[in-house]
Amino acid sequence: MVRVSTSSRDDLAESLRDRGLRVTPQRRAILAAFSAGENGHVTADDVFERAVAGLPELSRATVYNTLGELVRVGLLQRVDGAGPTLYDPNLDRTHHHFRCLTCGSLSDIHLEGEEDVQLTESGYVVERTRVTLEGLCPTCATAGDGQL
Amino acid sequence: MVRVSTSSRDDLAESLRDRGLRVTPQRRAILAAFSAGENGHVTADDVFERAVAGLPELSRATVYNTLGELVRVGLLQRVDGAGPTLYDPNLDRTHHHFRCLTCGSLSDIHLEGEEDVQLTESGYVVERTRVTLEGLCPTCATAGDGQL
DNA sequence: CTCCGTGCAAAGATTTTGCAGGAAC
DNA sequence: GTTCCTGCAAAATCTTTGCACGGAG
Repeated sequence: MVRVSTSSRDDLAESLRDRGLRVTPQRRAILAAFSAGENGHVTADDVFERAVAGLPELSRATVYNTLGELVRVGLLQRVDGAGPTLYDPNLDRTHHHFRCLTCGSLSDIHLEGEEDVQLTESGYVVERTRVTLEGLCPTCATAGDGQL
Repeated sequence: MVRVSTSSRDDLAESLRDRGLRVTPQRRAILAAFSAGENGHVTADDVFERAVAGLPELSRATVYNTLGELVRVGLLQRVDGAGPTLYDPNLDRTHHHFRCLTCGSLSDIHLEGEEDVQLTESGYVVERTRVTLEGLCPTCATAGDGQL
């Protein structure tokens, strides 16, 4: 007898408990909202909308509080740009982003060969290297004929 | 006879006119605000404060409008992160950023050997590569003993 | 002379905070 | 039983917008 969904649910709970966070229905719903989406780039409001569907009493403040905690403990990544902050659960170190300068859309890219940059200089401790490419996404490149 | 300040002022005007923007006292003051600062990372409010000192009738809306235009024509770069947007006049392609995860400060770094990443895949047009390192700045690394 | 740029004021969007009750451990 | 988490509501912050006037080209 296999209970895939149970074990996956427990994984979420474990992730939280391992980091000293309590497990609540709200937090389960918020984490589940990331699995619901196609790509991982969601706004706080997206998360709220998805999570509140199964938990009507959920408040936005809790979503913001929780997203902040999840970023703090390293379960999510903030991605800032024009407009609302995006949250991204993909923490693979070869996972980077492409931002379209025309439509603002964010796509995932993989840079396999890349390694974290190390600063030989003075006292900086590098935890993570983020690479963001900017330019035109295929849709905008075609539509606008390459003009910015 | 050398007139450094005059020629530098005309450079500003030229930069604007070259890109189809009108030259106004407000825009001069806003551009001048970037020279006034030590490093180039300033918020819209910093720009407003500096510029309004010499131009009391300046409004914030104009600052926001102008910064948006300057980014659009490529004279400035937006740098988003937690908190207010920063604007950076340094457009050198080897100029990148370090963000401290503790205090949020932004520092400039140079990555001489780096080249723009090219996407072999489908239809993306890469205009610029941005590298942002995250970790601890020297001050926070010392104060916090390397703990995040 | 024509438009673009500006100031003002107001609205908009996003995110944070204070506090009291309730749930997790 | 403690402490952390939540909901509510309000506020704070940052940014954009509509409109009429004035200056740049």
